[in-house]
Amino acid sequence: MPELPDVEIFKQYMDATALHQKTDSVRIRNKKVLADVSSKQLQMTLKGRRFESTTRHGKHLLAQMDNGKFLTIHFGMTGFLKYYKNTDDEPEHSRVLIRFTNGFHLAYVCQRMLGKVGLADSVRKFIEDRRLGPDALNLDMETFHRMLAGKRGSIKSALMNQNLLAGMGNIYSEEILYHSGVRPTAQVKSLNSKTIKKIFRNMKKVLDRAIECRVDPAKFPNSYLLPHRHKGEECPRCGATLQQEKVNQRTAYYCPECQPG
DNA sequence: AGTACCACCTGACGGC
DNA sequence: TGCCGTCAGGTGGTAC
Repeated sequence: MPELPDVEIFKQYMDATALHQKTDSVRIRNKKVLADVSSKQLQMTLKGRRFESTTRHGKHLLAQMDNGKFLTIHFGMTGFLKYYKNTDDEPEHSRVLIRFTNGFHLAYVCQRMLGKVGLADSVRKFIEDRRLGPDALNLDMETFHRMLAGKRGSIKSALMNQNLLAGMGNIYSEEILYHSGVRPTAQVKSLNSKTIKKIFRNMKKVLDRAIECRVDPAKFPNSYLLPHRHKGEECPRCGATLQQEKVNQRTAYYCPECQPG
């Protein structure tokens, strides 16, 4: 699930709950989710600290502690955070549990364990190490235009390429192309300047709207593709049957009428 | 540089 | 009911 808007909501959730609480102990339920850090190392680094602020870059959440270090969280396809008090309320598939001195817990939940929890010294270094592009909500049109210049391959692959720009996955790249009237398979080099600008504007619009809706599917406008992306469903705009196609091994839905090329 | 394929994981769903 | 293949919104490695 988690793409940029989802992670932004997790950030807001963490800001509203675990921030400024003193940590008591850390329990690792499954160390497969640890990224280049041992259980002991993570426990030692977190113990007795407070999270002071959070930063999101693309699909990554980084929480800075009062020792300057960052806890880094990636959510894979099934990850989320849960703040709760009673031990009985520990969610299923909890992988890392942080207990605070106020008796509350913050659980990193990740059913499929495709996400990662780790440590970083700085946001800049974390981004560099992972070769992440600029955050999709934090770049201007010129940069966007420049980064696509000379790119081969489909526009959907480009939008989903975290090294190019960070934050978009299958769902939102698809949604943005739907609003822009561009087929997911369209080659980047076939798009004119006007279309690129349109895609850029829609990227901002769609991501902002998703955050505004708190990524609750029920709150999305009916004119969005997201609530309709099921086999055989109709385009909310023109009524044509939505098509699906594999683009880079991922299912891409589109409207054959509204997205001609 | 881009893409195909596989791997990492778990669970839901549909067909038989 | 059970077994099996397929699929799921992510990422990384390898081979072409």
